[in-house]
Amino acid sequence: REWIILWRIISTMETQVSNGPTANSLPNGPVVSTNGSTDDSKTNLIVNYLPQNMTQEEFKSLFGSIGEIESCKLVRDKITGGFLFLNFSGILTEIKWESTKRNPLFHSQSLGYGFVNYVDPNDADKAINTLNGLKLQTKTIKVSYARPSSASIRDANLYVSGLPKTMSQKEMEQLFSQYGRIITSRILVDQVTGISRGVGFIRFDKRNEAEEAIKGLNGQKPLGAAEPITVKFANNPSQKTGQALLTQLYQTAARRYTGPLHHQTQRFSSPSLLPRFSPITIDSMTSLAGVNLTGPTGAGWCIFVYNLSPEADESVLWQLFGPFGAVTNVKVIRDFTTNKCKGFGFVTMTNYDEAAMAIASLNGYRLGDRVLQVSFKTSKQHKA
DNA sequence: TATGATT
Repeated sequence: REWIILWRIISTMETQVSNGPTANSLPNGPVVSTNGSTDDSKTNLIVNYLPQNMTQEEFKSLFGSIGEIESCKLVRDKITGGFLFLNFSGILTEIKWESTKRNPLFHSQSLGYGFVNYVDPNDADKAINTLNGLKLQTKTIKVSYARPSSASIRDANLYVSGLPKTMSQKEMEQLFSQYGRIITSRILVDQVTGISRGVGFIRFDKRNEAEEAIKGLNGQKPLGAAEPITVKFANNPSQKTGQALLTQLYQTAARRYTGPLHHQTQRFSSPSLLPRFSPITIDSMTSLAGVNLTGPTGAGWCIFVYNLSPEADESVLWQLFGPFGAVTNVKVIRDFTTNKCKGFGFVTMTNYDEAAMAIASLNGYRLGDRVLQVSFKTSKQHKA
C-alpha cells in the first residue's frame, strides 16, 4: 500500500446561524407576511467586506445593536470531513473529503460576508445608514439590501485575466456593463507596487448575463489592448479542493514550524540524497489542531521549475523543495481544458539562502525521465 | 509546451 491514513478528520463546517428557527433553511429566515407569502426585501441585508476574524457572535452583536434581528448568519467556507494521507516517508500527500462531522484540525474561514434579517424594515434601513462604510480593522464594511435568493443569481461571478495593466476597475466595468447589471467588480493588484495584476472579477446580477459576457468578451482584445483577455466563471471560494486544503495545511505548518524546521532540515548538495522530509510530520501534526487556515502570505522568493511531466502535481513540488527549508506555496500550472501540467510550476520559499540552495541542488535534477530546470522566476521574456 | 496568478 502506498498510502497510510494518518488521521481521520472529523469536521463540521456549516454556516453558523445564531438564532431563529431557520438554521437549515435558506440563507435568511423567511419573514411570513400576513398574506402568507415571504418578502424579505425590506428587512434582509447583506454585509460585505467583514474582517476575516470577526465571529458570528460579534457580527450578531454589532447588527443587533440597531434593532431586533429575526436571523443572521456569517457565511463561512464549507469543509467536509475526510482523511489525511501520508506515504511511508512521512510526507503528507493527499487529503480526501467525505461527509460532514466535527473537525478538530481545521477551522472554517469566514468568507467575509453575512446576512442580517431584521424584524422591522425601519431597523434594516437604519442599519444601512448607520453601519454602511463602518471601518473595522483594515476593512470598510458594506451594508446593503440583499437580493432575493434565487437560482438565477447563482454562479454569476466571472474571473477575468489578461487585462491591460493600465485598465482601471471603472474601465473594466464599462467593458462588461453592456452584458448586464454588475453587482461587484474588482481588479487584483500587486501587494507591494499597487500595480494591477491584470486579473479581476465581475459579478453580474444574473447568471445568463455572465454567460453572455463570456461569449462576447472571452478571447477578445479590449479597445487599444495588445493582448486578448480571458473571461470565465470564477471558482467558488467556498468549495475548497483537497489540494487547496493540502496547500493551506503546508503553509500553516511551514509558518508555525519555521523554527524547529531549520534544525530538523538537512541540506544536501546532491539531489540524489534528498531526504524525504516535509514540514508536516506526525509529531508536528498533533499540535496543528485548531489552527485557523489563512491564505498565502505573498512574501518570499519565487522559483520557476521547468520540465515537469504532464502528470505532475503539487505534492511533487512539496517533496522536492520541502527538504531545503520553508516553502510557503507551490503551484503546478495546468492546461485549463485537460487539467494536465503544462510542464512548469512555481515554488515560493521564505528564505533566500534556502531558495538558492534548492535551485543549486535541483537544477539539472533527474525526475523520472526528465531533467528539471530550476531558477528564480524572472519576468516573462521572449526568445531572442 | 520555458514564467502563473481565482477576491
